[in-house]
Amino acid sequence: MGMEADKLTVGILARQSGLSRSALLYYDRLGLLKSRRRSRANYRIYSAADAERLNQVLVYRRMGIPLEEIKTLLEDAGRSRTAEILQRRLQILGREILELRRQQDSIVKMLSQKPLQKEAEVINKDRWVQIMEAAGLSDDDMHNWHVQFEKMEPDAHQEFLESLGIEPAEINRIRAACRK
Amino acid sequence: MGMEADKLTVGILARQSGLSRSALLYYDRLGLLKSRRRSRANYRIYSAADAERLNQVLVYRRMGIPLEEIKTLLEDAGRSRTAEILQRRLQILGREILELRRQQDSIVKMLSQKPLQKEAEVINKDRWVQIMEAAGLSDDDMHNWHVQFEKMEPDAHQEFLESLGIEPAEINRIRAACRK
DNA sequence: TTGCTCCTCACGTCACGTGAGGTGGC
DNA sequence: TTGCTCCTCACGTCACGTGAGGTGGC
Repeated sequence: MGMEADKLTVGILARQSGLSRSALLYYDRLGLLKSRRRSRANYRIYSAADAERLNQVLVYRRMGIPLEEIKTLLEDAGRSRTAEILQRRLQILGREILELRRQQDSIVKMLSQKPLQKEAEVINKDRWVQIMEAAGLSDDDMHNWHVQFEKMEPDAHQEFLESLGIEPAEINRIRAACRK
Repeated sequence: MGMEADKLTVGILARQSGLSRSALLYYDRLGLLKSRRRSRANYRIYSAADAERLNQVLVYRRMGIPLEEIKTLLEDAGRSRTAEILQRRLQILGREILELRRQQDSIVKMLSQKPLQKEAEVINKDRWVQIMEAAGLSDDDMHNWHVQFEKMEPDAHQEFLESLGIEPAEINRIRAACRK
């Protein structure tokens, strides 16, 4: 009886894997990770093999692959469909990142164009850089964004830079750097 | 009676806006875009003002802002909370893009390491470039990826390049370019 | 007896898509 | 009468989170 104390129950496995209990219960219902044994009290008891399978699940989960496809992957002993599924996910990721970039761009454009506060809480250069950095845009991203802005709407770009209170001389430098 | 023929019904507005009927019905239920009038047959009749409001909705939707927040935004006549909401979305986008990049990376690493096909269907350089391009990775992205790979696991990078059937001399050139 | 973990439903999430079953309009 | 558009439920999606109500284990 004391022998069951070190068995893998949901809670233990959850802590070990970093997943939630409810996630593991869900995987059980899906058939992605079944616990074959139960204790006398009807507790789920996972085996070492189950824990190993869970590690595989986690690998694919970190790639953002849907649970149903992970099932396929784990059954695909011959690896005949593995590369295909990974490549498909890679394509979807490409499209999703593109879409999110477009969304970033729309927001940055709106933030840069309107004096959004009635109170005219002036956004200066430092504040602007701070916002962009908080959004995870690297220096490279910011440069690219200036280049795009300059190419698409040079006048708005000029106005935007003025609105940040940047000196005319520096504005000219920035815009020139965008065009070369 | 013929006068009602040119009124904006759901179907018409759907076609004009590029949304689906069911999306518009959903917005109605949410209170995001209500049609105030109904025809004798209980059809929804949208006004020009409604159509204008829908345009605003679409602007924010393209930023990926949740519908409930779009409601707030459209009620925020004083623009007091607008900048705040946009900046928050920008931060979330930054995190989401980072996460998707991590997912890309995991997949690329797995595709590059294992000979995934038992059949040894050799993946050569052209095929590899093709996969990466299909995934939306630009030349810059691919260069960055090589640099990271070289820095983190130089031996695996060497093996990977060999597995693509690239000449030793070119491999050396590629790896050198990554380190400088 | 007290806590802690476990169990099984069942409903909620977000932005719709998809029928089912039925009624006006031209 | 035939099609087309419209109407209102109501259920499904994806990966869980969150109770509710109840039972073992130490």
